[in-house]
Amino acid sequence: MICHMPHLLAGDQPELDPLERQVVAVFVDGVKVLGLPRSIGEIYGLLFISQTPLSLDDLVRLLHISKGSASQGLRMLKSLGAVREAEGGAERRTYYEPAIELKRLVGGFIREQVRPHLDSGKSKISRLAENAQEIDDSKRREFLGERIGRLETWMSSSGKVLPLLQKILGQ
Amino acid sequence: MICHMPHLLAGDQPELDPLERQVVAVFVDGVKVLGLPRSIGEIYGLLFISQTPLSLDDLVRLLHISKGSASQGLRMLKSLGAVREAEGGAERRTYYEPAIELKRLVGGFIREQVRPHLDSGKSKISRLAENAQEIDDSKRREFLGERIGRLETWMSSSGKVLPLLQKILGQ
DNA sequence: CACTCTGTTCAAAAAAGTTTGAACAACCGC
DNA sequence: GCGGTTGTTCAAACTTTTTTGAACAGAGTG
Repeated sequence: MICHMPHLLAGDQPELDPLERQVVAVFVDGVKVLGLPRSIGEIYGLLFISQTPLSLDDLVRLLHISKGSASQGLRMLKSLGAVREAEGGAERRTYYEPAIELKRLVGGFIREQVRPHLDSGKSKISRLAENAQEIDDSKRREFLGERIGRLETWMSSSGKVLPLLQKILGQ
Repeated sequence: MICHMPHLLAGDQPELDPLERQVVAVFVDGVKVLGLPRSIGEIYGLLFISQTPLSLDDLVRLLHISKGSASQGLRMLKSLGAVREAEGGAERRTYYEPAIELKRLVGGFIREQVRPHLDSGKSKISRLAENAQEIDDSKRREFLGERIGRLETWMSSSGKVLPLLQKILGQ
């Protein structure tokens, strides 16, 4: 049973129209600021402006990117919670749609991209603090303690600001 | 008159000790998260842990980076407000010291790296919104209006969150 | 002015990061 | 199980970014 409803953007249209291109460009720039690769922005941007969910093949065809890129890009977007599989496709292939709540996007980015670095940073700094205790020269040790203490304060501030960020951006 | 007080880290010490290396590594990781080049982290990290201001040549010697890198790195750090020229050097060469108030660092980063992108994003989206008005298909136009409106909300949220961020991180 | 010292510039080299595409795995229907 | 379809993997190609270093500019000194 192969009844595919015409997926507008998906099924037929072989190229993006200028407006769609513009939207994709905005997202490409957007993700660059966040340090994510171009293809992530292209994929999310296209999903964002599509009225229907799109399949991996749609993305390959419309964005002129390789299957590999599309696959990896979708994986990352899924892990960020920025994209989900559309429900109810009776078809074999899976269709994707964007998550469009800012709260969700920010949350995913923080969880996947920020927290891990923050945590590894914190543990490195703890080790640092221990090692600084061992320094013989007491003047130097005092100075190091002061600076490393400041680092710890920074980390703690950053940690506290994240939930706040999420709260504020969730409206 | 060439009376140079021995600049501890600066004058003599030919290599970083393990602790200094560790601190530098922390900052290298830190700036990578922010999408800044490694050398920026090395330079700032070394200044951060040095008890005395350091000159460009000190940085070259201690970090084993080229003069070009050090020069460009210092330029960027100055533009970010993360580093300033130390006062009172009667010497010809200029010495640098780090700004260590988180407020200042965050402020500089936002001003130099975030705001410009945010602003260019906003103007791109305005153009987008105009173009979307021109679309003939009214159903499509409506959808585009909704999505682009959401984009505008995102932008506005981001704009509002920045000053807040600065306030919170300023203690 | 000639010389030295400090720092900047920028084209080319190196490094880092991204994308590609062919091979492969997994699944489905027949 | 076979043939077709969908999606993943990963080494190699490609792109972008960063670093290097040699040439140069400027400023101080004698």
